[in-house]
Amino acid sequence: MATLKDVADMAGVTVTTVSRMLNNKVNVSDPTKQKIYKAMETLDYIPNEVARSLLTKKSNVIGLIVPSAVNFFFAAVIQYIEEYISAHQYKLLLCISDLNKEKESEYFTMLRASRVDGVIVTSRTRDIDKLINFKAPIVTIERTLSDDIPSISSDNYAGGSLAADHLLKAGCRNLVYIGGSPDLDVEANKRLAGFSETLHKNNIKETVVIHTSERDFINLSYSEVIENLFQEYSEADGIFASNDVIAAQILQYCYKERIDVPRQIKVVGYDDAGLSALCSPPLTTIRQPIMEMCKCAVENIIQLIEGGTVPSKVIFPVQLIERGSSL
Amino acid sequence: MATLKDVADMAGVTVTTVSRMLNNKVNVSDPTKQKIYKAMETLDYIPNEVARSLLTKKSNVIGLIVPSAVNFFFAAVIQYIEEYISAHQYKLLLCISDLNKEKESEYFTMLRASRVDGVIVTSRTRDIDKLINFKAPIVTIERTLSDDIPSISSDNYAGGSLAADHLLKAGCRNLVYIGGSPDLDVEANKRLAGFSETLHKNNIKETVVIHTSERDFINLSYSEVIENLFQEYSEADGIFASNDVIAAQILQYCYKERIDVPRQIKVVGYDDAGLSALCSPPLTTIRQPIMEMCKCAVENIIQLIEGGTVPSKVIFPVQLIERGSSL
DNA sequence: AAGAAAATGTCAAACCATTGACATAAAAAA
DNA sequence: TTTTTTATGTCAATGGTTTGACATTTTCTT
Repeated sequence: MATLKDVADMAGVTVTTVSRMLNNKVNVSDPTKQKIYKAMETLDYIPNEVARSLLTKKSNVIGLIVPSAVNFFFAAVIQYIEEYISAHQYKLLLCISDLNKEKESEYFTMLRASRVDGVIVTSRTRDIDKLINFKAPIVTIERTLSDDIPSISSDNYAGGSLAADHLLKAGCRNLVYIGGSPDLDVEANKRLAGFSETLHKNNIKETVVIHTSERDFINLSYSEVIENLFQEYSEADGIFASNDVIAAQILQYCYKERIDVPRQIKVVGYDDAGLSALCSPPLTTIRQPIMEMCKCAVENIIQLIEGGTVPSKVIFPVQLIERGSSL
Repeated sequence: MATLKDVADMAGVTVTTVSRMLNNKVNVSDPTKQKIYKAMETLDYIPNEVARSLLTKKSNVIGLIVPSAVNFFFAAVIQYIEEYISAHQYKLLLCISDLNKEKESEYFTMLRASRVDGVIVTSRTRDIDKLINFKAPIVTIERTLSDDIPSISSDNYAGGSLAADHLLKAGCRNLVYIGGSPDLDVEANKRLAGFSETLHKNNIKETVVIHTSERDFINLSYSEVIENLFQEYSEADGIFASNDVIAAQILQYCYKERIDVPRQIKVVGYDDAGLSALCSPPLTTIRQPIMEMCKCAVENIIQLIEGGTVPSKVIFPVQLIERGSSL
């Protein structure tokens, strides 16, 4: 592959001249420019970013760690993050952790070795020790790692609260929450807090809480836990699921068992990331502004990379999207 | 950040010794090893992959170009490719093209500049000129770029054929195919060929063909074209959609319009990438072995990177998955 | 004890691009 | 004409590793 030197030799100048021209450092005469362009053309020269990175100590790579790509919420995160990153001339190094702590830790080592300029994390990573040594800036989406790592999330408490209000208004009284285990995923657990506290305020004493496992999350399959749910709480008339995949599978269970949604039971999901609109009936859900959150994450990480400062916590509002599963 | 030299100085040896030890080139005495390990530990040393890449001319990065991350098929592709790539100690540089030809072309330039070791392409790219100059190996999934670029696909013709047989056996006589435009996406168009030729063989003369647009694909929203479909072909009793997203939205339309699936109309999708099982009723679909295809793609690209040879064309079998939407 | 072989090191070039410090030629100002 | 500017170049160090070519020390043979 052609190098700067090859180009310079062919154009009859030195590498400095070529480099200067490419980086607009100083004026180069038109005839010289032409010669250089022609040499670049004939040699099919493309600057070596690796060499450039080594010298400038900037890789223009941003790492993104997600627990999964097939989960709709995270698929949307990948899509938007890539869009904004590439619009800023950065490249995306994608890491899928499968919620596996060891893998996550290896990814951090790899990202450091690769000298990425920054990392966006949307996976567990309670492994703060590793992060203390991590020199590049980090921001998180829907996770809180530590106080000095800026986080971006949606208002999960409000989301839970909205869901509760909505189901109560719709006349439900026997309510069930189903979602991830409380020791995994701090931000999303506020959904439960918002949900049950709002129920309390409305004098519904008991919230039935069902926990899903990490395995369910990775496999996108909650059928077992859903069957249990209906066996044990057959009197349920309203369900709040902490993501749309769970909610969709509840709809499916109901379809199979000929339980009429929304007449017999109402279902509210969470995320609104593509799936909810495709369900039959379409899913009432709490919409996270994923696009805005990702945009903010990218802007903040770049801000940090450039030595700036960003808010340590950004919270976006959520919105109830009423569709057929609860009307 | 600590360098090899820092480690060597602290351990009282030269950089060569340290490098040799790290790369197991030659024996290093135990006491020396201990000193080096200790120095690495205290300095929190991590080798600089950028410098390494520059010298070895190997970045250990593989580029993946997909048209979208939120489309279920491609989300699965991303998931599996990342899994296999990282298992082989490679890193994934993800590019999302939005089916945008210009963006694709920029990505290729960027990937070349980044000196990636190989590229897996699952996006359009009829822009072969660019690729001729692309020195790193390329393999494609579900696309054919040119004869000398190895491709991996599923048996799309057989898939269309399976769908036709199935719908015929189920008693449908007024059949509709709905899918992407024929000049976009060569491999998937064989689905239509297999479908309509099979119908012909069974003396069904006419196949109604409806084309979806790129915009529909990117927005994951086919509602307009679906409404048209039902308005113009109200006598349809069987639909074959070239992907599950379209099929899911057909189910949704039917739900809304109180058209009974499968009694009034039967629907068969394509892909079986997570969405189909979540529909209500669950979707009969043609299953592509995405996992196997991705595994093969990664194995082949690595084979090529290492200077080996791979088949120029690999075709995986597909499978009819019968579910509620056609039974 | 002497020479050969093995073990353990050291030196310095190479990878490719960027850039501060200079050098020279050409044009403008005095 | 001489001195300043300006335009256009050149040289060489730098970034962090790897590695071929040697050098020295230790261990083994005979």
